Amino acid sequence: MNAIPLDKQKSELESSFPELLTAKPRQDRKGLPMLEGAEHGKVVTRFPPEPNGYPHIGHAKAAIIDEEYARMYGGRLIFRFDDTNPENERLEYYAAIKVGLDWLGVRYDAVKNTSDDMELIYKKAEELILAGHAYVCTCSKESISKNRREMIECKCRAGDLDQNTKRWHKMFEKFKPGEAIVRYRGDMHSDNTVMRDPTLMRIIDEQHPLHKDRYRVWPNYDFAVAIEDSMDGVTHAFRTKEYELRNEIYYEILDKLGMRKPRVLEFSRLEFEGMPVSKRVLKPLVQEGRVSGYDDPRLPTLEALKRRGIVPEAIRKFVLSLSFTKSDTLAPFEKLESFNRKIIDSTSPRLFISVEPAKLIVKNNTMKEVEVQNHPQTDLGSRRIQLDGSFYISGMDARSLNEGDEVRLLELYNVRITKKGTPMEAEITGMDFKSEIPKIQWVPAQNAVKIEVLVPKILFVGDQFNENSLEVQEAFTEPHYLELNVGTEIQFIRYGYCRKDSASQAIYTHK
RNA sequence: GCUCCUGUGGUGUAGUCCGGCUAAGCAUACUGCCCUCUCAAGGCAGUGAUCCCGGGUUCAAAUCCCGGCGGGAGCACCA
Repeated sequence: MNAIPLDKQKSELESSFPELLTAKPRQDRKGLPMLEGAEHGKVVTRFPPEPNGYPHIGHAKAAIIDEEYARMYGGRLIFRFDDTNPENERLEYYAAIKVGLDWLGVRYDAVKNTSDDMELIYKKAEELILAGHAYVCTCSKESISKNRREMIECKCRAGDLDQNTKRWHKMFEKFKPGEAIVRYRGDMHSDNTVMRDPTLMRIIDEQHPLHKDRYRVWPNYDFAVAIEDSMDGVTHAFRTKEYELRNEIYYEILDKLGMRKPRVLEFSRLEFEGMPVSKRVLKPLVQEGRVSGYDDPRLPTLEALKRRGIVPEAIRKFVLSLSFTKSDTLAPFEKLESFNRKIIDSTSPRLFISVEPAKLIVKNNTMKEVEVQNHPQTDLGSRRIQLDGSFYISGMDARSLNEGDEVRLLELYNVRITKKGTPMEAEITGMDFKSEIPKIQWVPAQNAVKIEVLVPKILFVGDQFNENSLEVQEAFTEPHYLELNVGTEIQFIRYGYCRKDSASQAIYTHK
């Protein structure tokens, strides 16, 4: 063990080897970790979604990281639709993803579609075939899959150049979908199963949303991404961890083609607990009507988050707080809420609400009107509330009050409960603010506005759909609610933040 | 099964490459106090991690080495 005390070591070092004591430049970093091989002004990143669904929190993470790095190094961000499978892609998804990005405030320097580069991709495929790095395989899907598992090379692999070129041309005309694919000549004995002669091109006859039936031979992901990234000048390509095994094929394709190689880096996937992101799970939910649509506030889609009252700045801060790691994360939704709350607090007008309304009659009320500030700190104006002595208070408060209790109706006066029951009765005991008695919010009964508050809960418990994932609370609020625009974030005092969804409906954002 | 990735408080992370400055920083959550005509926001304080486990190297290890164990992903003519 260390027998000599530290300070003694230090003083001895100082006299003998002063140079050892100068601390290494280990500084704390702020924001995302530095990028290797990043030169200021020369970094190019890309956000390459497939337009096959609505954008969600996972897209947000990717796009924000892509953009942050581009900005950090004074570089460029390319927004590219990886639309190489007409079976999945639809025009509305292109639009939805773009709308989502814009809402997030992600600014890109260029937009493009992989499908616009088909001629180039064909050229590259042909180049690989001609050089013997790829071949056309006409085996059945089943036998290909079996051979890959068992590391068996099929007879197509042995075909000569003449056969491959002929078959390649036939793919554009005669072959039917499934009858022939272009395969990369990898290594059927590789430990990395991805390298066992992966597919490069295949035939799909579905109409492409942009190009209709102009093409029917389409590249698959590994091939298209490598070519596109390289051609687009991407220097740093980020993707989620599940693609990690595909790095080998990515680099090898570019190597064989003599093309420039971007750096590929992986980060962990972002998903909230009980809020699945996959189309496989979401689609049936929407179709079966278990959620109202892709903007159902229980969903992790961008539209849903927006409708729920989460603001883009909060999402960005949240994503950045997760940093850039490969470790599996169970994302803390409450942290997103915390960022959100801090951002919206100063701009959210305060309003009174009565959930599970309970009537309260103040017998000796003589006040006709009261003026209340819309926010305790920031100047959001004020509102006038008409009074006639009858109120709704929240059921929870009503239950906890007993005869003889004194309580302050916020911004109004103090009352003593004279009768518990329905309605509850009370009488004014004074106007002066007393800090020691409980303070409760109220809604004037005479022109109370009836609303429903949708409270989103966790959607899945384990892999089980939560039948009680959406609670609907009946409530009354002040008439001023009607004057606010749809989309306004409100803080209902002593209840929580909600976003106005319509004249009769609000969505609970968070506490 | 094979291959790859990953493992720091309840949660998310910083620090790990280049061992000492930190027996571990920040955020979130929770608790208390202050402020406040809200159970919000703001201010302050506190609880909470021997850095998955076991060896080893070293004067010194979360950080290096070896061996375990846990978690995740991939093994498609989807991306």
